[in-house]
Amino acid sequence: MKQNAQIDSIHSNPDVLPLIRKILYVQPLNAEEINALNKLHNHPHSFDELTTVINYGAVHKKSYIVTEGWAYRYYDLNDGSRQIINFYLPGDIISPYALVMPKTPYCVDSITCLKVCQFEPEELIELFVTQPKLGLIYGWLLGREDSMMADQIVRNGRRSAYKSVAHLLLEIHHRLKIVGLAEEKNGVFPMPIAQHYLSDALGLSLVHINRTLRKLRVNKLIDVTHKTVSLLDIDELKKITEYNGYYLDQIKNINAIIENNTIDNSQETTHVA
Amino acid sequence: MKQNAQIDSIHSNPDVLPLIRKILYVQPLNAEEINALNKLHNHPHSFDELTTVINYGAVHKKSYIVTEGWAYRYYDLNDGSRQIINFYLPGDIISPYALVMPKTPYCVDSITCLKVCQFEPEELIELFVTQPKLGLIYGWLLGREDSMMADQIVRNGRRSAYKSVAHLLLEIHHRLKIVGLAEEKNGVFPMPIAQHYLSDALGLSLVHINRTLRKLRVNKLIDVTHKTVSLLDIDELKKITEYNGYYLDQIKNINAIIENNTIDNSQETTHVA
DNA sequence: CGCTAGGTTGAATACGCTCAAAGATCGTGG
DNA sequence: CCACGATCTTTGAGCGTATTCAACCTAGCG
Repeated sequence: MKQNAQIDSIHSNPDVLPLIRKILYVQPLNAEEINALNKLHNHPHSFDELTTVINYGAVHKKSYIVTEGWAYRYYDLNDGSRQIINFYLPGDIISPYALVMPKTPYCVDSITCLKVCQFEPEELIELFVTQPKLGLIYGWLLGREDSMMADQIVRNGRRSAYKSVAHLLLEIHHRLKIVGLAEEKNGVFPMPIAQHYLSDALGLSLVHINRTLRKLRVNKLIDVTHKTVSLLDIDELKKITEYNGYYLDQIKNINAIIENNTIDNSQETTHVA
Repeated sequence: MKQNAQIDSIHSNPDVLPLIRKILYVQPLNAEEINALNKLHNHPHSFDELTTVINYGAVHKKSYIVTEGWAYRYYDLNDGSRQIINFYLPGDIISPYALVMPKTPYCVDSITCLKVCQFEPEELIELFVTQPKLGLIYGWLLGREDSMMADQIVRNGRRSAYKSVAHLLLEIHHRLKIVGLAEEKNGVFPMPIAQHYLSDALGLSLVHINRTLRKLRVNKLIDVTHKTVSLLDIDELKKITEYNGYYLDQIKNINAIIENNTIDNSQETTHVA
């Protein structure tokens, strides 16, 4: 699967953009593809902590690749309650459907100071045309989001508070790990969010989240201090929650798909420096 | 927006395939595009009621366009409970990410006798290349699913049983309506599912679903008889549930996107009869 | 040092669950 | 045509998980 020494060095380089790290975790890329992905990062932008990134019903908006910090997508109800749909971590794409959806039926707010790179629908279309493989990888990113939202539905629908909290922590740990922001072995990762975010994500009350975290702590499964989470027994946590995140890391052999099909790769270098 | 008399007649023709109806509801298509979509329906297949369409962890599977009947995607937990992620109605695509995802982390079962049309990843890629507009529309279909899953998360997380049930019924009514399977005005539509499907979809017990339906009936908001639902006061239901399905019907002006971009439309007729 | 946001705990309550059993409906076969 | 079984629906009663309300504690920051 390894392509050349250059790619290996990119892969082990901690400065590689998180989106690229995420993709390289499952799929080798050649220099040209990495170059095209870098190009998508040409318009960096920053949001302060706790600010609006996308407003409910916003039109004509762009997509964003998160390069640093946390954000979340949510929906507010009339009774004052809030449901968080998902969290955005480095390497995630905010509003990936901006290309075709004219209005967003949700809000996105930053949690920490948030660094993103904007891209326009036009850039995405150009990417799909010039780099068909990256088009398919974009589809994989969408499918991955779909799987995570399905998990979120299962958590909110059929899991106890205890299992929901543990399951979400495992997912976040996994997602941070593959972009190099969490330790593999000891399960330590930064979680710069207050407990009310967990409560709004899992559809539970703040008080109950607090009690549930304590229970996990008492059972020596996790430790939370100073915005840092430690998963003390990952195997046991996975067992309890029936956690099965393998599908987050799986992608079909993209090269094989491309080669077996009618895509005209002669265009591939036209728009890339 | 209307293109020609031919399209109008297709639009009002009750025999038009539901997927095409769904798209025409928001976006005009020319004859060539309709032809390409028809071609995607070249491999019909039937499943009996209550049979497995896709098994947990299945590999190398195809995608399916539902043309008739109901199905659902779900996840089973070790304690015997089940969470339904979403329902598939005519015009929906089962497993739209089969193109890139090697294993499905969920199951799909038919509820009624289910008629589908299979298509292979290869056909999808060919479609994207020869009909870029349909590629974007495929993206819109995915974005629509994303919105509906977000709604499902909100229902399961922060809505009361009463509001959840009403909200789901409104969504199903809306989805059936745009493929011509529900009446606009009187809110009548067929719902060939037992109450336990609602309970597994909404993360509630069967008993509680039953009581909640009764409450909605007593309040003269719905009526359920013989696998048929009547929404007796759609405006009131929408008000109670804060239902806002407008985004399901919105799509950017695809023609404008295409024209403003670098897609080479000269290929457009290459692979189409 | 005092303010503020976030974390922790207790007590009472409520929404939804489980267990249990009795009706309704429908297909099938006697 | 009715009887029967299977599946689905409906209702009651008691229970439990998670909620709300309220208070107090802690940490970080000006």
